[in-house]
Amino acid sequence: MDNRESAEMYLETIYILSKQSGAVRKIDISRHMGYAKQSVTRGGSLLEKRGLVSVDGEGNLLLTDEGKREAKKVYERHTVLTKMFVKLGVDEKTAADDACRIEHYISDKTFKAIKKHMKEYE
Amino acid sequence: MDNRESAEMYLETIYILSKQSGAVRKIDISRHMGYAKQSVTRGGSLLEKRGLVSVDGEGNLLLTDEGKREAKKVYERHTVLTKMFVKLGVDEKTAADDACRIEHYISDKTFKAIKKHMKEYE
DNA sequence: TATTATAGTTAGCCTATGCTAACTTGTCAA
DNA sequence: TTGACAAGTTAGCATAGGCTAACTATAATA
Repeated sequence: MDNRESAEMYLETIYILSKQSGAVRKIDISRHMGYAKQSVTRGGSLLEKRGLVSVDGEGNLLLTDEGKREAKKVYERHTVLTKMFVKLGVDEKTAADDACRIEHYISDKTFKAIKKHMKEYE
Repeated sequence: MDNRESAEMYLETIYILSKQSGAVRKIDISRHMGYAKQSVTRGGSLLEKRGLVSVDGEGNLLLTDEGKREAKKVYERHTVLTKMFVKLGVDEKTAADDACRIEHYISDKTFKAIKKHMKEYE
């Protein structure tokens, strides 16, 4: 959880699942990410320790304000990058896969520039 | 050396240094990458094991054909991505830094699309 | 009630890849 | 010849973050 990628993928997944269903159990995350549930136990508690996630009475994971801010940020990168790649002629699936890897490594500055550029095309 | 990033950074560094000076010693790589020389000893031998690098009589690292192909591929991504970000209004340094992180994670398909797009602007 | 399935936890393994410590070699200057 | 520095190596530590094994607890079913 030091490296951005793993934590951000957890946050993004929790964000997406919670939009679909409200409460997010660890087992749902585990299925969605293709990880063993034990990995999610650890992942979740590391996010909790960092104040990005909290656990409710039923054991569901909830994004804290900070966690949600992070998650939204990653998710936005995901959607904007995907759109950009599609606009360049890449198929949806490949575009989304690439976006999903790259979204963690783009600086705010560069992302801002990409976003501005994409807005001009809408 | 499993993850693409580390191996690709070594290859790219060797490629760049060898364009400048021909023979590339491990200590040069270590300085260029900011790694301890011991790390380069291991990194180099892992690349050797994978057939991407060979060692000459003086201990210099040489890219094999396959290693050079890989290195050029990464280097091209680096330059094209940097150009793209600069074109979008990002400063040189940030653009290069971002390119350097992202270059390892872009699929061939997506990179091809980016490259084509950039060519149309030249 | 007894059984089974599901969700979750704890403990500990494994790999990649950085690091430091401590050593060997070879070269060059005093 | 000796001493010192530079390049490399070997050995082993640390961390992140997957994994499996084995356990508990609860709920649903026979």
